[in-house]
Amino acid sequence: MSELLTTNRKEQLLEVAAKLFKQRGYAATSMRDLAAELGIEAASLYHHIKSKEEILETICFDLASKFSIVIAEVNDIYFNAEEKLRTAIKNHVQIITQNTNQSAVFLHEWRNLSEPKLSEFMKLRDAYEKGIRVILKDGMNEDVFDDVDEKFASLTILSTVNWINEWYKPNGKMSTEEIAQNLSDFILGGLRKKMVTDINYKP
Amino acid sequence: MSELLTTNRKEQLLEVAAKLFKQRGYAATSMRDLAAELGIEAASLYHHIKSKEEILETICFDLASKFSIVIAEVNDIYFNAEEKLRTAIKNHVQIITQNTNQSAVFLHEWRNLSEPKLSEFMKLRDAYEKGIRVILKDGMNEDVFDDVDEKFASLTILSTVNWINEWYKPNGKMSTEEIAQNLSDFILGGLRKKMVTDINYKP
DNA sequence: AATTTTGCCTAACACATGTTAGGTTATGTC
DNA sequence: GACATAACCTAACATGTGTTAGGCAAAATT
Repeated sequence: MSELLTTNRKEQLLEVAAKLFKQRGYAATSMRDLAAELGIEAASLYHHIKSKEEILETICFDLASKFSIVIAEVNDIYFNAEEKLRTAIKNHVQIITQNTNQSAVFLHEWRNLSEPKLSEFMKLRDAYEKGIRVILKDGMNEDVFDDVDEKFASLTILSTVNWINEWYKPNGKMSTEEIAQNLSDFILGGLRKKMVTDINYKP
Repeated sequence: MSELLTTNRKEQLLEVAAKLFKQRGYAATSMRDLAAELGIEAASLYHHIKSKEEILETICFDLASKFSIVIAEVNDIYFNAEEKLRTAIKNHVQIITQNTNQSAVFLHEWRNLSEPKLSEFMKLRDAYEKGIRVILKDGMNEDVFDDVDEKFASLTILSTVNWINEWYKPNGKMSTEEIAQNLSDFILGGLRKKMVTDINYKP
């Protein structure tokens, strides 16, 4: 079917665009750069897409949608707060490691969106952060997590899991599961309710 | 003295440039944008600077130098590993909160540097990360920190302290000291050697 | 008072940018 | 075999880009 071919070619275009946007940034990547990478002329791109910004929108909102889905799942299905947080972290790590280029665009290039898409995107981001905050609140209510400033803690957690994108290489020695495990341990070590028995603890 | 005036005007130019580079990104900020913000014509900028990229270089390397200085200080002066790490975090937070615009450029826009400045910059970044790694190694040798993958841990710590730049507002309710305190607690909670007495701990 | 320096201006350049219009060719469908 | 469609092409456009050349007025220096 031709429909399938179109889709494939467009997906290929989006994949290559994400790669270039990650490498050089959105504004520094020209339509001619993108076309050259695909082996076609710049004008030919417009057979598949409407504008340069449409490419950015598609990449950003596709990934935002993936994040929205998994955070909703976690807050629906799992019961225990620690398990919830571990699962959320694992899902987050998975999305980033399986979509390295798109993730970089999602994390850094969304500023180049123009209104009204920009506001729309920021709403989705905020909703995700709120999802994390709900888990923290649960954990504090269950007395599993230490009392912390929710906003501060959620942003710190997100910073940690997002930073993976800066150094993760698909063929590195650490698996997605190991990364998620280590990050969860680190984060939960900082959050979990502790009795005062740490060596060298000074209150 | 005229020397002084020149310096001031140039510093003002760099400050405004950093502000715009943070807001719109380096590539998306034109020399005409920058000039307009300063109330002059684009061509007049070249009385103060040699090229657009020179502005980016100055901002990036100025901040890199600040980071280099404080990490060297910490590893020279302080003895205890936990104290070292706390001081390093405090210094890092201070640099970021006191130079919000330049920090954003330092963290995100350095990719727009071209060789050989790009490699030079990346070396400075790596040296800083190595400085953090030394502290972690010390802490593990002193049996104060849990055994962790040094590279992984140092990158996680940097991710946490760097993310401040995404949400910090100079007039927010949290002071620099409070932010540093909270981050240190969070990070050290995840690092400090623990006896197995955490509530709900499952090995 | 004469001269240099500073900080800006106008005008223009060569080139890169996103995008459109209209045409061509190969592929698959009726 | 006629036809539709997908995927690309060449040519060109209007505009934006970083940057240079040369000049002018005010301030600082001699």
